[in-house]
Amino acid sequence: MSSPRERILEQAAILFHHQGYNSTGINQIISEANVAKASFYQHFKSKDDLCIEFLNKRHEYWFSKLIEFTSKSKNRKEKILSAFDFIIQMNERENFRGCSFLNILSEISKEQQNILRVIQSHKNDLRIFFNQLVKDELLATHIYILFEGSIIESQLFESNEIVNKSIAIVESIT
Amino acid sequence: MSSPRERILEQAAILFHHQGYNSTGINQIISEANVAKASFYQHFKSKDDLCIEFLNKRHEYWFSKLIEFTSKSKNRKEKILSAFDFIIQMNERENFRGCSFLNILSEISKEQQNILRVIQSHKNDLRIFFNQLVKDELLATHIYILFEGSIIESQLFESNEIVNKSIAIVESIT
DNA sequence: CAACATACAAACAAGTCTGTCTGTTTTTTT
DNA sequence: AAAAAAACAGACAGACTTGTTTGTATGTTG
Repeated sequence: MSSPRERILEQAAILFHHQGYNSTGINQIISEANVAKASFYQHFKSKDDLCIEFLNKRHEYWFSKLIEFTSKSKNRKEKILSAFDFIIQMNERENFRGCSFLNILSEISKEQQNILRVIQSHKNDLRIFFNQLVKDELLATHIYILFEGSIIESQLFESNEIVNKSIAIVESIT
Repeated sequence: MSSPRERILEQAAILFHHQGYNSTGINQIISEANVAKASFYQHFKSKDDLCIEFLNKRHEYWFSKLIEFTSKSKNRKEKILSAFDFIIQMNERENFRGCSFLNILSEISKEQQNILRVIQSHKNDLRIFFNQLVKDELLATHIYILFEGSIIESQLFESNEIVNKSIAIVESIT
């Protein structure tokens, strides 16, 4: 069995995804992770601290999956298109829960600037990802906005319809 | 002074916007609206019920403002572009709090289907708005996705940069 | 003036929340 | 095997949550 710290992060990921950040309590996390409360506070100094650790892990996981998925493509255009296929795959795998980062963005207050910065940093890396694939800066931003819109809309309508439309659009503009 | 019901909805709008739905308690709403708790539950059967009433009011307010704002434009292209200007205006007026509907989308669970439906209905009306302005259905969807992406990204980066980029993009594709 | 509707205050129930603390047990290292 | 580190259970504080209830006061309408 894995370490308490890993079990906490594992369960937090599942519960934050399913119920949202504010609706998930420490007690539920430790109970489902089979960890004592004292142990929790030995590894994380607060719930917000856990949130940041979760987002960092999620960032690593999500990006490595994206790069793994898109690297199968031969040319740049296909790579961009496969990024949208990646959304579809993740939607189906994670039951249209949307983006962890954008979900938490909607839940935090102005006081939680440290969390906001992690979210901004994640999305910045995504913009860089598209900027490296597309030389034209405006076009790269264009694709980024379509990408973000696709994630949100598939969560909202619990469907890949908008993602598929985006694929058709990207096909025509690149 | 307005009626208790109106005062509740007024304060709920402010607080939901500032702190989010789950982080705002009934007690705070009634205290700042100067309404007794018994009176609250005479007008709303639950907090979720208040949420739906709030979203319905917000829908009316937001759409009427959008139509008022865009109706100043002469032709269709200008109307579409002014919709993006409307985002900028709202961002500045409401301090980059983003879309009430998308914010609440991230906070609700699978059990709150009645709230989800109100959110979907709002966004559906927005899609219809663009569909009426643009005959080409894929282009209308394209603009809708850019619009949604613009709202989210301005909230995330607390900036109108992406909205302005969207305006340049829409200029070139319509 | 009487009757009714509405709003009030404030206590209460039953549960949640984060975070702290004490003391015991298990595991690892020397 | 002894010492140190880590994890355990679980009580506790103190404040929060939604929703109910009781009884009182105010205001409007017949």
